[in-house]
Amino acid sequence: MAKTYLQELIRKSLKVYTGTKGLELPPGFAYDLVVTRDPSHGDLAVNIAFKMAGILRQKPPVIAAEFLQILETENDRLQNSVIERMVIAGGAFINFYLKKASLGQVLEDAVRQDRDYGKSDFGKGKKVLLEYVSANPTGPLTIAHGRQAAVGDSLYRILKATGHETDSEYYLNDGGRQMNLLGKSLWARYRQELQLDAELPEDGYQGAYLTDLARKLVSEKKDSLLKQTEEQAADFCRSYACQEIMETIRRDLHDFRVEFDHYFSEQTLYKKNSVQKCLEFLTDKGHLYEQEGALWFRSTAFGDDKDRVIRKTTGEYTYLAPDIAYHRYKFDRGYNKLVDFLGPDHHGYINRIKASCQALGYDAGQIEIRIVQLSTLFRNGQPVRMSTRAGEFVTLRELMDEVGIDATRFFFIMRKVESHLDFDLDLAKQKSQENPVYYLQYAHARIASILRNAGRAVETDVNLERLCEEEETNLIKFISDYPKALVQASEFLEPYRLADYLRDLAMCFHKFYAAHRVLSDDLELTKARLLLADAARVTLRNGLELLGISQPESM
RNA sequence: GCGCCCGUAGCUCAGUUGGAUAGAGCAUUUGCCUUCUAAGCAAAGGGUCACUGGUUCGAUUCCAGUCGGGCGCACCA
Repeated sequence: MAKTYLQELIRKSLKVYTGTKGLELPPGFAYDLVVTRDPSHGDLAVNIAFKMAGILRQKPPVIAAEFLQILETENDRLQNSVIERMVIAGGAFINFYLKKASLGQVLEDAVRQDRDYGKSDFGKGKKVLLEYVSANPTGPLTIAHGRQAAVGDSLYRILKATGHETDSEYYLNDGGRQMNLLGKSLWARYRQELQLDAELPEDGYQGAYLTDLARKLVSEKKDSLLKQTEEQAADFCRSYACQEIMETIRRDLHDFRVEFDHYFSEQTLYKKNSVQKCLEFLTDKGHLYEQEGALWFRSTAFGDDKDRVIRKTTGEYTYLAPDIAYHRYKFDRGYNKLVDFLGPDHHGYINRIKASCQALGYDAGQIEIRIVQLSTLFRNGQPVRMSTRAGEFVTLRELMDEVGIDATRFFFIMRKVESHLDFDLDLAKQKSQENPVYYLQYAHARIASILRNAGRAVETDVNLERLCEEEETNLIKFISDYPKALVQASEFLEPYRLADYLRDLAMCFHKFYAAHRVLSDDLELTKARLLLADAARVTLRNGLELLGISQPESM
């Protein structure tokens, strides 16, 4: 690869340069070698002269000129066949113009590696547990969960592609008061269904899905539940509702192309006595104390605003207790990095969780908590009002049905998770130029069409020097930048970076397509362009796959 | 009051973690289908990067402060 050669060349030249200057570079010294976007800046550029200016106390252009000389000498010594020329521009950037053949080498790599193109061992040795959605099974998934599902699942795929050992997990919060309330709500709906007088508990779940569930329950059990005590019946309703709703959730996720490696039930923690053991561990370490009849966690020792109650005076645990035990259990299973996606209502929770992980003896950097902001649906330019409490909300299922899976996933992914998302239903539904997801898929379909029309297989042994048009060079550069884009999405845990990259890649292809024909009478050129088109197809397909978006052969 | 996020084109947002002339999409205006998919391409207009200082070869990016917006601050889950 051309970039590898350049890295080596610069490294060697730097050694020579510092040697002649008698200069010791500081340990953190770094410079950037980047693929340029502007063709007038060459193919690659390095800012090393700027970076050394402060250390050498010399003007950047002076350093650049001196360094360029050494580069030239070293380049000759290495008998390079990669670099066409090197020039200083923009003050003290050193721009590299590559020979067409070496620039295009990446096309052959991409097509040969096919589904493996872009993969890396960036995350080697990291064992990551990714937790997302984790919705309480008290109702169908909403669009808020949908965004987490889309982002989490894409990140899961990206982490794997970049060499992380990754598992995904759904935390089933089935132990608490909300579940009891759900059981009582269903119990009430059940009796109502039997024409009995019953009222929903205060703050009970009002959604229509519970009425449907009650109807199903009646058809299965008739009026047999009435023979049980109030408590038994509500208890049965609780587990029945939980099971049924989880079934719906799994189906929704599956249809949304989201599969979890594990569903982890909170109740497991109690069965294994994990909460108790965890509290004992923390007590031994001196992180807990009793005050006014409650048990407190000294989270302020790890930067939290105030200490947190972990067991109430009533003897009940707060939500924090099982959660700490859960995170401990995650680490116990051998993961050295935990990533949690949480809803915005858990904002104040981050410090507590981080503090507790530190108290357990882990590094704060081993846990990443990302808040996934809410989305607002817009219809006809107006926000769609929603209220979970009143049972008025748009479910993920409804959204999928209305706008389709591809567009839904893309819209959820295309923004940073921490920024509020405006989801324009009308735009997402339009099968037109305004819809960004079609822009990507259309590029893929166009290439597929060309390959069908070519009447010949793509060959990797072609004359790459024929690819010298500006649109061609640009496309090649973008294709070669794909592995880097993946690593960045992975490193920052932000799938939107991949979505942005793919949009740019598609743009490069569309521009190339509009300017030049792939198939022509010139056989040599046709072969070269077929390879280019196929490499673009491979890259687009691999990227879309990681976003969980389909890659149509025709549209 | 404290903490977190945000402030970039009329609107929605990028800006490669300090680099070259700040970019896309939508919207507006105008061109391009007898040739591989026009769900596409080309061109035009549109900016005090909220404001003020600081750090340096260089700041939309980092730091401090000010203004403005969103969210979170329970012995709730």
